[in-house]
Amino acid sequence: MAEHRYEPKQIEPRWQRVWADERTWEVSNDEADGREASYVLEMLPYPSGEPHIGHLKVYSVGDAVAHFHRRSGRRVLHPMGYDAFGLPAENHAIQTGQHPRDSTDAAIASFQRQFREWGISIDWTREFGTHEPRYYRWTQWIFLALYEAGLAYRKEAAVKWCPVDQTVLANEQVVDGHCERCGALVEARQLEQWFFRITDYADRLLTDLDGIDWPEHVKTMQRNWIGRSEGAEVAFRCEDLDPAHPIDYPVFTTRPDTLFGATFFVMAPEHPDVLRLAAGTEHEDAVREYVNRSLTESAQERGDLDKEKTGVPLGRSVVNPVNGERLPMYVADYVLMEYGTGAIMAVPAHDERDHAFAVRFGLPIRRVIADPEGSGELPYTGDGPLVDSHPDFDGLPNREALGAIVDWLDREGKGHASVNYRLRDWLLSRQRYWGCPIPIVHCDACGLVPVPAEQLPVLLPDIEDYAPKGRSPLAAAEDWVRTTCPRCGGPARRETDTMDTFVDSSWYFLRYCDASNDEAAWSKEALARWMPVDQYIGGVEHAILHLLYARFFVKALADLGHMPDGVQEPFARLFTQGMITKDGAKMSKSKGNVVSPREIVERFGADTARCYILFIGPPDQDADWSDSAVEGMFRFLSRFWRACAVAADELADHPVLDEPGEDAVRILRKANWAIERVTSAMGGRFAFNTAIAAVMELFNELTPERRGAADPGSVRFGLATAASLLFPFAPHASADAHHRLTGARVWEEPWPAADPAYLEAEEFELVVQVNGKVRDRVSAPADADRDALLALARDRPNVIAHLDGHEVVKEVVVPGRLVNFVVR
RNA sequence: GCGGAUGUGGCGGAAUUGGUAGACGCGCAGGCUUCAGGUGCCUGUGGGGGCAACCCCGUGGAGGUUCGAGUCCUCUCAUCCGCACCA
Repeated sequence: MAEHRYEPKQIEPRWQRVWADERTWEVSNDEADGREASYVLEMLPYPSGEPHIGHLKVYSVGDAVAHFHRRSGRRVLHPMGYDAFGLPAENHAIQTGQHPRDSTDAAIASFQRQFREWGISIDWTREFGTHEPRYYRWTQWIFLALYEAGLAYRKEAAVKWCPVDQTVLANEQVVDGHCERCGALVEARQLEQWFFRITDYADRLLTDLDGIDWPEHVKTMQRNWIGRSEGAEVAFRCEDLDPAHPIDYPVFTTRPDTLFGATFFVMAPEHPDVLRLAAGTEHEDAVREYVNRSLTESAQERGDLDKEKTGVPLGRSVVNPVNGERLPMYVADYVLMEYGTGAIMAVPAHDERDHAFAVRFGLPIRRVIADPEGSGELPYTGDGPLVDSHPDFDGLPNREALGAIVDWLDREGKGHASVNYRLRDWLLSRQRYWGCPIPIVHCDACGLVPVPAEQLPVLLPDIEDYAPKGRSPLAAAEDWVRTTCPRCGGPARRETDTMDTFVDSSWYFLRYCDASNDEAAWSKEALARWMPVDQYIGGVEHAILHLLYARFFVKALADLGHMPDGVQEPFARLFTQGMITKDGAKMSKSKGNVVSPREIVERFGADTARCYILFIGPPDQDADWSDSAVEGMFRFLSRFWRACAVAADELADHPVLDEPGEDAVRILRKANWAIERVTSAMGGRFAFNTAIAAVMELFNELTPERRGAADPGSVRFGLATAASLLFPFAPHASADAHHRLTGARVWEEPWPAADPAYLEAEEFELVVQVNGKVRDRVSAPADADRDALLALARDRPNVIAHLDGHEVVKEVVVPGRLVNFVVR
């Protein structure tokens, strides 16, 4: 007998070569073979250095799903690309002078090599990097489509500025007042920037969440981020400046029921009218000083909740539209310009912040909602009947009064029901080099002029100095900046900002559907074939940014007629995988606890690495890496492969007997049980850990010791079934083992179906309880009825002992499971 | 503060509609084989008691519902994550 050793270094490249030579995983858009289409997609990697353990996890999960879909009879699109623009490559260039393109392309080469070594089943014909002109040409085209639809615009606004990265940031990229990338304290700056009008889609982005199959916590995060509030907009009139021309200041409130309790009025320091209002009053200097201080304060300092309330009177007043009372005006930094209208009515009796401010500044506090519990404490933010408001409303429960008051305001023309969102427009321009150029020309005569579509792409020019200087490094490429206006032909300058890389990744899944189209970003027919993505897989860290932006793009493109009918969402199902930690901590170079996939694959092979990472626990949860457990997985695959190789020699060509013996039936039962287990684990919840455990259990029944007198055909069937079920997780070893045992290619085999005849057992282990405690177990026929089971149970010696001297008051029988005697 | 999640052996984790808690694996212990071994194989392994048959305890904690609770209900503790002066 030949000696068999499990050598992944020989097995894995052999099968990888077959798949590459035969282009096994490629799918065309033209096939009309009746198979259902399935689009399985993992989030595209940012190519830096080489793949880390998180990449191994996400692609191991995605590949298992892709294989399962294929063998379940679907035609599967499973592509790969690279999110190749971005700051790390640019920062590397600043340090070393190496062109970001060179370091990025080197990283991509390393990713490609390793993805192939991992045996991931990718259609490589659709591959691209977002930094390639053939891709970003269409990123620019989308930008212009949105620009022409009014969904991309330029305006001056208070924006978030990272002093280290020397660029503006989107709100979504500021975490606790710090730059998400580099951790620097973010500053506020007044700058003219490019925005996408994502706020136009706030409502649809919110309501359409109900129709997609995403983890609830991700939906919740998006709902919180969009932050819808229902309330009313109410105008407060100021007649102090010029009684002939009063100014109406609208405020947004979620509590119009408390309007009668308003005792003062507050504006944000950024409010454009603050200085004008204070001018000429005794408070003018104090206001100017306060505003200046607020504007230079960091977002973190200003947002500190423990900070005492500050503010300055404006020396002016507004009129409360519901009762004509004059309310003093203040400027205070607890009011935010970005939310609502930048001004609020303050109701200290029923709002904690207003209460704190009123106490600090000695302002009146007027209760207008009674507390049904009778507590006199203020502020009171609960519900109750209105008091001291207006005869028409007093006594009404406040929720009812709210509607009545809004109706009244509406009739009087003083306000109306209103909805406010926390979501703000997406700031997309960046003062950085390594990104997609914004295809706009500035012409002194014509203003902003889009670059005509036939002139796309606007190529990113090469430059000498990548260091940011507060303006885009592109500005230094003077020959490139100088151009002619496409409209009037006069001298003009190119836009020198580049796009946020999240723009690139907001549509890449569309391009995969039609990656080699030179005429258009895609054809609608190609999208209709694949979109939406059936299963999207990635890290939860993208729960807001990427996943919200991509949804916005698809909706906006659908409105512009670029999507096939019915496609309103990019990702029908989402799975978020947990992180792999080491010693309980996030892996990082500085901690020195990084596990390199390359080293693991080198030592144990890709199958071991992939199986281990799926076996470690439920893939949506964080899991801690264990070196010894990896070795355990290698031992299992070795044992398994060796057993198959030996069996292939010894048991060749034996069929399963028509009337298998007792030991064979046990194996056939276990095999069908495993089919059932693995299939259901692949379905809803991606319980790959239990799927692999089921294959292990099946294999444990097949060891020479356990087989007993089973015939060779049944043993071979058991092993081949195990190989077939293991294929989505360990494709190389499984393909090899399956081929040795059967001569067939496992990926061409349909997913096995369990034979119901072998799922039903003839006997089961009856559990016998007395007062809910297990006292014995006895084998019982599967079809035994209630009386038979009770008789069997009563006969057990330990049961007799526990029933002795007691009265049985109840007998509970669960057929197929247990008997419980309740005794006194 | 608001929202979301998670608590099960030494460790990672299993456990259909409430019905045998601890599958599978790691680790550990003992044995066998080989022996230079870090390989391979077998057995055992929640805690406590007992020669044994068995008995008691046990899913973060406290109550409750039930013949029966890891699972359902109430309260509570801990950890993690998201948002946070959003009017």
